[in-house]
Amino acid sequence: MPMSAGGLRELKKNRTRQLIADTANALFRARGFDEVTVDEIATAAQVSKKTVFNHFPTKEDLVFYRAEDREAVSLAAVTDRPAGVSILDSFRTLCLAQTRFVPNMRRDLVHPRSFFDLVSDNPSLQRKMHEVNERIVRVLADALAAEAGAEPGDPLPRIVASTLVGAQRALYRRLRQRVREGGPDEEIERAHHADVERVFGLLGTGLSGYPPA
Amino acid sequence: MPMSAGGLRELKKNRTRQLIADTANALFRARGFDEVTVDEIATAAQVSKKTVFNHFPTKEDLVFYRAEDREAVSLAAVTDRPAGVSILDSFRTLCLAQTRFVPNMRRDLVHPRSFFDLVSDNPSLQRKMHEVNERIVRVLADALAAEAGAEPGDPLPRIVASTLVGAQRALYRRLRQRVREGGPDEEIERAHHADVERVFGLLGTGLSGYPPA
DNA sequence: TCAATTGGTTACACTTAGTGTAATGGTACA
DNA sequence: TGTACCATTACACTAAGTGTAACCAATTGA
Repeated sequence: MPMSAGGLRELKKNRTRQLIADTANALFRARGFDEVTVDEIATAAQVSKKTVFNHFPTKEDLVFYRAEDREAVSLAAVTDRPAGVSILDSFRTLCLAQTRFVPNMRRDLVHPRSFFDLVSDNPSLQRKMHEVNERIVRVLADALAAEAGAEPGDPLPRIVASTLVGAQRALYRRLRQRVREGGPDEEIERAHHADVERVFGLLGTGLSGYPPA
Repeated sequence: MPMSAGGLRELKKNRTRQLIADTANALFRARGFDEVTVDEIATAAQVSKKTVFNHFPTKEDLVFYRAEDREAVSLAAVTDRPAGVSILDSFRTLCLAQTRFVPNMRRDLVHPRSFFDLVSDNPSLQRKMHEVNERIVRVLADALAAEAGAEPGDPLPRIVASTLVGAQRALYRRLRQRVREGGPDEEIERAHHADVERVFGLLGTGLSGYPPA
């Protein structure tokens, strides 16, 4: 019989996992992804190298161990939206709410290496990030297909999912850029709001008029 | 002084590159990506391991060494389209023309491992594929931004690019599936044509009505 | 309370991708 | 013919990731 969540064994396992991830990310931020070996991480966390790889299949996974959260949030925007709200509107709301990350972005600005510096400096982390995005597209596409009752193999759900995730990413990226450029919160928020409206305006009415002549 | 394309040195270099790629892919198809080492490839091609890595930065690049072609074709659909043709229409035409790959797909059906079997069986090749797609999105986004005269940082070009590439991929995937399912060429072509029209119809008029109630 | 079992952790040996460097030898060019 | 160049090579090395068997604490059942 499984006891799962309650047990002490499970607790210790989660602690170990968290310890490894925290140790690794602290080292990565201090010195960069390539400049830290898994051996070092294991030593610093006082576990064996094998244990690190038991919890995280690749070194890259140490950086992206919270990726499932993003996946869950995006999925919820499709499956848990209130009745009468379209998928597009639900995603627009999700994108508007990206401003809640602004404090985190500001905090990152003072770090020697933010999460995004880490990723943008390193090809293998970029690949991993694309993998994460692709996974979200797939999960979302499945949800869309289920809701639409699409025929198996129908390309439409996937295209819609890819568009929504693409929009989400591009808007997030733009928001980060605005934060980097500085300025008061309200102004950034207003500008982001305008970006979101412009993007979802286009997606809502179609791409045939792009680029505007 | 560079002499570039004409020289014998360049010729030999290209020959070596081609030889390595061909040797590698033959081995991969015969036995699978993970079951072939770079050492083996080097030995089979009668070059040193270092030479392999001089031509291809990673083992995965041996599989995707033609990726630049796809990039060029997609880019040309934006930059080289006739006057008066919208980007969306140009991409629709490009997607319609995907049927020219059908003979190749049929040929792959009899192989023990097609290019796509290789990729879908292997996580690191999948990551590489996502990287290739992402690169195409970026290149396309830059071209769109240039044409639209977009402000630097504008998220729209990237979103449009991501949507177009996403559509292209999903339609290609669907076409492959149809070929796998069998049937005469004309029927597959007709079905693909309908897919393309449906997808680009949606993209042209907007996503607000998806899924259709 | 004790014995059996389960499952996360470990030590250890191993494979293989990928890098750095200096030497080799054919190509280009004057 | 001589010299500079550049792809290739041999060789030594680092580090990611795997397989296996032993180990030991947590769990379960009697």
